[in-house]
Amino acid sequence: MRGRLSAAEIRLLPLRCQASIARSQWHLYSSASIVIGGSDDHQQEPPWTASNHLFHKHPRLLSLERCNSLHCLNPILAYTIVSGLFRNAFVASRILHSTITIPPRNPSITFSIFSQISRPNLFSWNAMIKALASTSASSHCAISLFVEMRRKGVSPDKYTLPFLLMSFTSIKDLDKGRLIHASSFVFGYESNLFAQTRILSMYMDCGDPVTAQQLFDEMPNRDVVTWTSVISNLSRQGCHEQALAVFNQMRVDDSVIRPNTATMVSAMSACSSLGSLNHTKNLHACLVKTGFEDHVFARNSLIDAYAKSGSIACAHQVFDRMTERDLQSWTTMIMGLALNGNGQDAIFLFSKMLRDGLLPDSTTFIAVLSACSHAGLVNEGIEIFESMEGDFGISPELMHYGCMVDLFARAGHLNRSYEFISSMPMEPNLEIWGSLLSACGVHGDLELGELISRRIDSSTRQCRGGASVILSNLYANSGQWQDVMLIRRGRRGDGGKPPGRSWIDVRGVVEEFVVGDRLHPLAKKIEWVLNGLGKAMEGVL
DNA sequence: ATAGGGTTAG
Repeated sequence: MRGRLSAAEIRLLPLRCQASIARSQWHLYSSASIVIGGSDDHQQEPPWTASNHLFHKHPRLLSLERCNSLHCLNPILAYTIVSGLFRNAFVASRILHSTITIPPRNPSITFSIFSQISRPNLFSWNAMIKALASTSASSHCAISLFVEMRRKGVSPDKYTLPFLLMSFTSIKDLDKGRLIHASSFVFGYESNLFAQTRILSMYMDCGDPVTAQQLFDEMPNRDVVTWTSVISNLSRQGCHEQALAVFNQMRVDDSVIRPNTATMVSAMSACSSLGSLNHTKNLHACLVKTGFEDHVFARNSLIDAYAKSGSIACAHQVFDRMTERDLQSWTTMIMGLALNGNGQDAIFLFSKMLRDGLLPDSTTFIAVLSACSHAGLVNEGIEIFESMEGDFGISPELMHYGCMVDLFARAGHLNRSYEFISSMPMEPNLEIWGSLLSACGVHGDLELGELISRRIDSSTRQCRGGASVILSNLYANSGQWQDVMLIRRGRRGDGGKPPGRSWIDVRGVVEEFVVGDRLHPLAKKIEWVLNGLGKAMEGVL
């Protein structure tokens, strides 16, 4: 071996090589000293020459969770494989667990370790089930693994069923969920708080809020996690107001249980979807009172909530006062500026972020590109899009291509946008076609609009949801009412697109409207004002 | 000895 490799170079080697190099260059891995001694001072002896008993005697020292990337984990992993230590169920289980907690969370890594353990213990099974369940692509495998575990005669403990239930966030199968709920009685974990909380979430994930509510009401004890998971679940189901109501109920009913950062983040997430400035301000006050004001996660949600409530100045203030910011803080702020139409500021912030030495990720680029598209900054957008792969090594995904299509289309370069779709390396989705289609409507290009709708028809058989609404509006604009009727009739029967909703926060009361709604007590007055506004706008144009 | 709930994505 010539010279010394850097840690980054070692990382690229196969695991087996990494281990042998790591033996001679162990000092490169600061995490190694965490593993054995918990101190950062350099030891005379490479840590792995310490005999196995260290792993057994001081299992807590295997605090792999303190590594923050696979880079730290890899040499340790490599060493345990080469030395055969991973065959020890305890060591392997710790490593299994760390592959779930350390990004990039990849269940196939977890599984390859799991399959090499000679006698998996309960911890190994649990860790494996959790890894499968929490990744949507593999969540259905979690149930098979559970069945396998039972066949091997291993009894589940109070963690197994809740882990298994985590898979229902994506599989959403109420019948199977009920079955597992029933088996919690068989195994005697039905009154375990953790199990109950997870069962509750399962019912919400599977679209049975009534049973979930019933379970919640009947629970003798609830802890912060129970409350938090109800709040976040409600918000995920789109019931943001209800989520905030539960948050307030928690503060009244269970004043012993104080919200923590996770609770605050969930509540603020609900708040940002609601876009209510009043609620955001209340939560901000609450954040100050509870002393979580400096928490990065919480601040990021607060920035988002202010931005989505239209108060970009407050969002910026929260951002500016942060002493420590992570990538999400920048991304959220850029996104907020983009949403509020400050494209120029968003790009400026992006370049500031780069100057600060932060590396953008794929989501950051979605934020920046959508800023360009909303502000009509075509050239900047192209430049940034090209820099993704060239300067940052991030290959654009469907969403990024979608931003570019939108960028061209909004700016009126309809043909260029169409050509861009044709040159994409992947199949466009309905949303992408939809953004071009609606631009055709805005710029009055009926010909291209029909061409696109034919392509949508051929790929999805029938025009569904939002796309058909856009197309029918396009026909309506050019006075082709027969075509409008044709599309509307086609939409009947299959349920079509759920009706559009909008809401507004007036002095703390959220007023909600559905398309064509005449039920609001002030409907007449609202319509009168609306007509007046329409006339005023016509005058301006 | 040990595992739950949380942010950004037109």
